[in-house]
Amino acid sequence: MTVTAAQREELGRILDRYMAERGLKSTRQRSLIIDLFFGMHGHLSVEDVWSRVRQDDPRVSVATVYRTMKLLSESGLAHARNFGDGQTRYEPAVGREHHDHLICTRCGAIIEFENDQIERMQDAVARRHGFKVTSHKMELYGLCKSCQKLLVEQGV
Amino acid sequence: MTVTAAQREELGRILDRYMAERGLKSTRQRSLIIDLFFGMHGHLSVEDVWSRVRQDDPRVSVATVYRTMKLLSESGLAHARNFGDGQTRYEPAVGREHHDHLICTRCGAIIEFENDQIERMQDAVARRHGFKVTSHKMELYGLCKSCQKLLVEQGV
DNA sequence: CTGCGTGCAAAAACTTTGCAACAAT
DNA sequence: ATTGTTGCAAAGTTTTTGCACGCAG
Repeated sequence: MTVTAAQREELGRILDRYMAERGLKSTRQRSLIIDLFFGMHGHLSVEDVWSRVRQDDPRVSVATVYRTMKLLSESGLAHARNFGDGQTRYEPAVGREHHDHLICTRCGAIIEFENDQIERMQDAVARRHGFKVTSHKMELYGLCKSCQKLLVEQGV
Repeated sequence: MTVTAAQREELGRILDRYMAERGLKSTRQRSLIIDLFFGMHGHLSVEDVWSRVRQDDPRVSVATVYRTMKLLSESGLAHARNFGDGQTRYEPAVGREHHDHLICTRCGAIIEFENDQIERMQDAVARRHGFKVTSHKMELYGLCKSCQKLLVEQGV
């Protein structure tokens, strides 16, 4: 999940260009947040990122984290996701294969998977509707193996 | 989008059973909300449903609408969706083919589509991971035909 | 009767924003 | 210098909840 050094560099280039294009500035806080974010893994809420950031610099405010995550999302370096709990969750969009999610509705476990065949079919569908797809999400909700077992044991 | 009379009946049966199973009661408010909801179409926020409900009975509170939509969602009669604006949106889950969404990131247009082949592949993937899928969402984000044209004309 | 359901308002949870001080170019 | 950025707190949104009263079974 974590991004490699080479990928981090690619990332830096993309970000620099994005920021240069619109006159944005690189600050201590932004760099810190971005570095840490790309070093973490999982589907991270702002809260998750903030608490990590505060370990390194307790004076960074949540507002800045919100603003930075939005920046990453808009620049395409992170994807914003909504899994149904009330929070927006982010994950790195660079240096990873695209993937989708299997979500257990009982224990909340999230399994990632990828499937090129499905991706191709999605593109085909979109094309048929005259759409130019830039990104997508696919989430399958259900019961994971262990929760199924548990429920059977409980005779539900 | 609207549900037919026959489908409404099926729906009633499912709901009755769901409520009977857990000792829930059928009330004037609930019936009204449910009836109206299944008569509407689109991807409805609680606000949308509430304002429709108030036309028939101005004394129903938002809280009740929230509670009822959650009930429908948990009983499987409605699907909760999150398209990235800050609200949960609901749509009837019964009496409709399952479908997915193409969403234009510029104008917000939502096109629905269905594709059995993709569905089958999703099931296959889930099975491979030991998952028992109960529902899923798939959203493709991009530019719709007219927005593409618009942007070309503007030379973007 | 016995609870579940409702309305209301308060509170929670999450996110955005105005503003004055601050920092990057 | 100029302009974007930050921290803080206040305000905005959306959703949940406690409680007293009401209604369904």
